Amino acid sequence: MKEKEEILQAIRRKYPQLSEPRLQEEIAEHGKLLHFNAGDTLMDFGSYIRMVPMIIEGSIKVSREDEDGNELFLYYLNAGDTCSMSFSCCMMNKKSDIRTVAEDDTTLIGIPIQYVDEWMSRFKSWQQFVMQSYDLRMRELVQTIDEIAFKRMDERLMNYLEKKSEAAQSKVINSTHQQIAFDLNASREAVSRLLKQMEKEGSVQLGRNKITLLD
DNA sequence: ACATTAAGTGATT
DNA sequence: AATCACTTAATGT
Repeated sequence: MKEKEEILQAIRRKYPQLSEPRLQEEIAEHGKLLHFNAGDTLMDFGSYIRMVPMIIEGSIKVSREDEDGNELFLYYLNAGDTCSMSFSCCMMNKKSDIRTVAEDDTTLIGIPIQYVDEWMSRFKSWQQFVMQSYDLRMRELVQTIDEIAFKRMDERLMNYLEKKSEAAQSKVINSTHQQIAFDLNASREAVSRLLKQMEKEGSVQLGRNKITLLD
């Protein structure tokens, strides 16, 4: 089958840690290759998760929403990442607390939850993989949290831009000040002013709908 | 040329 | 740092 071959190749390329041949086969066997276009919502608040995604290409924006409907950007998932949130959600069969939207055109392997659990006990490298992504995401989250709590907006902005650029694999970010403000839960004016300042300092170059990271 | 949307600015709280 | 009230600039029709 073509899809199986594709998955097998993708696993070997992007997830070399999962080295056990039997595991690779099973992933190819039970995983579904899914494609999303930029802007597609993969998962919204309140929806049940039936699959754990393993990103092959593209990137996904993960965000949270508060009671008043303000959105807050949490982190990006890039190729080689999984959604740690989905592990716990799946296992507990809970509703999603987060929203995930494809940032670029994205392809991923969807693993049905039953196997995620089963493989944990059967494959060492899978278990390690799950634990590792938990650890990684935890660190990132903690970092994001104390950014919000302790750091000033300009640092948050810079960080956001760097991550976004990393996710897009480009120094050029196509985004309006409004959208950025929305992600950071700030006002558009604040973002505009900070960007202006950063431009004066020479760290970015601004254009309409476009920000270029210079450093 | 005109309308629309993005970005910049100063004042106010 | 948020909000308001504009202004200015870029783009689409």
